[in-house]
Amino acid sequence: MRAHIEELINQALGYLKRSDELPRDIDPAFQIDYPREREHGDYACNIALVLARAVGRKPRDIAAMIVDRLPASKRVEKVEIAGPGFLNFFASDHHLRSVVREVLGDPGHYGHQPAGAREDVLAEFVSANPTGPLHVGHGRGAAYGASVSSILEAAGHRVQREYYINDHGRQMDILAVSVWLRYLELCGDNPRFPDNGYRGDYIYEIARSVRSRHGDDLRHPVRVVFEDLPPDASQDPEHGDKESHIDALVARARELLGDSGYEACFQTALQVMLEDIREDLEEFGVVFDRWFSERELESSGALERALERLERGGWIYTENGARWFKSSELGDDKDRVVVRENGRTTYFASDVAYLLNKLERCPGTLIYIFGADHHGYVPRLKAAARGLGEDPERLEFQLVQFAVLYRGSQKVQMSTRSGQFTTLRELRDEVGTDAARYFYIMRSHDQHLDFDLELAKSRANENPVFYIQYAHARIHSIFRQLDGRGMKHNQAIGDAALKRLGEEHERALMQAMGRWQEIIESAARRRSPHDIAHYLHHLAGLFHAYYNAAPVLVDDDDLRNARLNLVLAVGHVLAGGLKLIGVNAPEQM
RNA sequence: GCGCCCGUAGCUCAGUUGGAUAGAGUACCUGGCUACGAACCAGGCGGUCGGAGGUUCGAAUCCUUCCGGGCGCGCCA
Repeated sequence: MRAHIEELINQALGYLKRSDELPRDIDPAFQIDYPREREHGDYACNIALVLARAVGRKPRDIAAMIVDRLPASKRVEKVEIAGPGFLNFFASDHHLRSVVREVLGDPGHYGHQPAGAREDVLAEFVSANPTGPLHVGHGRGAAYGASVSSILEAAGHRVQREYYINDHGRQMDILAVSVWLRYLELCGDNPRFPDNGYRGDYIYEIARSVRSRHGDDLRHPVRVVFEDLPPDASQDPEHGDKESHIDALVARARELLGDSGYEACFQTALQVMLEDIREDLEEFGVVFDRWFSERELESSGALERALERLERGGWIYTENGARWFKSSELGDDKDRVVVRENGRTTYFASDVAYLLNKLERCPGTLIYIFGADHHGYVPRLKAAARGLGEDPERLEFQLVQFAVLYRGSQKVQMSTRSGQFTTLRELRDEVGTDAARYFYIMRSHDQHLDFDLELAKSRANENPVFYIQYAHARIHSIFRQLDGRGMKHNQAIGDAALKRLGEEHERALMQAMGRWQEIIESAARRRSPHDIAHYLHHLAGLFHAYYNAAPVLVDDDDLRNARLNLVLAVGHVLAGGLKLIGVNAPEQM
């Protein structure tokens, strides 16, 4: 409808230019909005205000000229000039009714664009280190990424969803050693646990798994394990250091266990964690097309190839024995090491290789969905794209701000290393997947989120998820009533009788449903799932008001069937919208 | 110190590309079930859009500056 009005206005402008009533060289950028006030119509256009300056005439005079030359349209009831010079368009009942027909014509895809209508995108999200279960902080990125991906698909993009697995670095070594120490405990030993180790209970589970496969084969005397290690921080407050202690412990583990023994701990830990994360996310309605391993970048030669490409561009130099990327000349605030003095590549080097790989696989935009604490990555990754000779504009960064959990007014604290945190799984168990998915995305992602556990759990009217789901369940309840009253729904009769709809609430519902495609497009463009949440809440509110104002199951066959068509359509739009944000649309609650 | 994000009703937040009288939910107050589900509806109360300048027909929105909050600034991952 918006596009239609735009077309009408452009036709009028064309006429006015040809007849020299307006200068021929103007090409104004005008907007078509949804006015807040009902008396301002269904759509409002600011064209006259925009033109006023360029043309040097009063906005209301220009508005009158345009209205005069506006082509007639079946979809427009009337056009009024209002306020400083807005054009207010009133949609015709004919147009509004056609919305109900459109929804019922293809309920599963109403408002959607065909796949491939827009550019391909590759969205990377979550990508949490597999060193522990996902916590509530990861949940927001997961919910956001999954919702944005679904919305982009509905808007006609082809979307690849990826999870990048950091299975290569020091943190993984620390995980492996943590598992080994717990394994030694299970063997009956009592090794000292390092300050920097992973302490969560899940480490014991992995250790049990290692022991069930390897028995006591990986056991070494505790005295030998810790012999001559530099002191840990809590062992010696003055000279101790948790970093050098744990690094030495990792080296000792490799030495004692050998490659195969070490890999047993490492691989078991990695596999158990990944399986846990994958299952957790799947239950959360978050599914990836690809799990990309950092280790593969090295074994496949992709890492080397990416560094060669930077080298060819002249962006690599050597200093202090390390290889540096000259990113400061490409928009970053400093240069970055890619190969350390000890010969190992850095995390950032892997990032560059993965970036190159993604650019080669996806012709469109790469969307990085990061936690807000990763914002420092933006300039260095853009620099990497430039260094590779690629267009940095193809990289897009969405920074998801932190979610802070509240139990009532009490803030819930967390820290990964100590194992003292609320897991995503615990959150789902407590508030349910639907409430969790909705609460995570109900606020703009660049806004900090206060996640109120008590509110999310509440089954009462204060909870917006239930408000929307209740509207959907109520609609299905109406249809369940039909039999008991000896009534039937005949969609054809309803369709023929649509002109019986025109009461204020009915108009509002049809108008709102008519906006659905534009809502999807705008939410996709803005990467804003919360637009969908707000719209659904609004639509549910219109339905509840209608439900209280006018009975659907009236004796008049024509009117009843027309209203059933209308509420059925509303149910379809609600269900379709909830699906985009990963929330169920129950028929009963 | 430098960089990124944020500041809107008591609370939690929307506010589109700069548009009309700044909107929801919640809390509080008043009404509505012998009605298709009251998990609902109708109405009321509630604002110096952090402060001060500037840009213009028009600013919560853009610019400058100050105040307040969050996050980031490793040959860590």
